[in-house]
Amino acid sequence: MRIGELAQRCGTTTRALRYYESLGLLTARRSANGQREYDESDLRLVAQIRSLTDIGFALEDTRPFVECLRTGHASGDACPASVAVYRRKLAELEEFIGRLTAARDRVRAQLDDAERRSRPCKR
Amino acid sequence: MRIGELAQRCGTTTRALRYYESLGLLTARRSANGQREYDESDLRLVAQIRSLTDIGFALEDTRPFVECLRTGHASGDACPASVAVYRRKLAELEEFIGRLTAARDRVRAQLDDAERRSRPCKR
DNA sequence: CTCCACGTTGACGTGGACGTCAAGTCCAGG
DNA sequence: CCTGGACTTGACGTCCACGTCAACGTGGAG
Repeated sequence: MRIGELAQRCGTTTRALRYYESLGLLTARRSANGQREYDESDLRLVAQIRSLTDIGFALEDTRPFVECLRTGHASGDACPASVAVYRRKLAELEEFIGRLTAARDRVRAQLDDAERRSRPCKR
Repeated sequence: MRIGELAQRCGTTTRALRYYESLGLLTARRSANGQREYDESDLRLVAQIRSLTDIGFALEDTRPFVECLRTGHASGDACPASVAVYRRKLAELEEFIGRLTAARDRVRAQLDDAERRSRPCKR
């Protein structure tokens, strides 16, 4: 398939796919007229990238998973490098969630406060 | 006080303060030599901005709070516009935390999965 | 006087993940 | 043959909150 179809089937854009290629995350053989040709394995690869970036992974963080798929593994997280990224990201997520939760609690407290001040007699 | 002192007392930089001014969040009268002069009310104003951005507010979101302080209110969240921003931000935070939590759970599951596959016999 | 810290403005850089042109090629349908 | 759509490369734009640099003015200490 060509780049437009791949983009559509992966729910992304041709621009993004070319960008991935510029990063070396994606490679494509060229048909006679110079157009990129992709197959199902590329689709799985892009799907892997998207599923990770959707979770908040940076594109660079998806590289180990992509490499892992390239070396023939059935899933991108079968390699130790990928698992290491999982661990790191998990820790990052934990910390981020913690900070956001604290922030939320503060905002909620401020909001309650502000409401109490604005209508101290209601109920 | 001048901009350097204000920056230091607010835990930020002169560059940031000038940036706030360029956005209209902060205004300063000028002394004879053209240097910005601030007082304690400016300090409270910047402190308000910082406390909000630290929580994850965008600078634009701090504007209602700043306006509120400017109109003489004791606290920046005494005005309805500020409270509205609180509400919106709270909702955004909730949703974001939800998404991240889901992502974390997925990553954790993937990680467990990957580890089970890589050493299926260990314990 | 010099020196140094501080201030001024304006312009450009950063990072991340693309969007958005521009200007051309290639192919199928009518 | 023409038109339209999909494709190509390359370069520049976007967002946000500043950082960094240049080139200069100002005020006080020694």
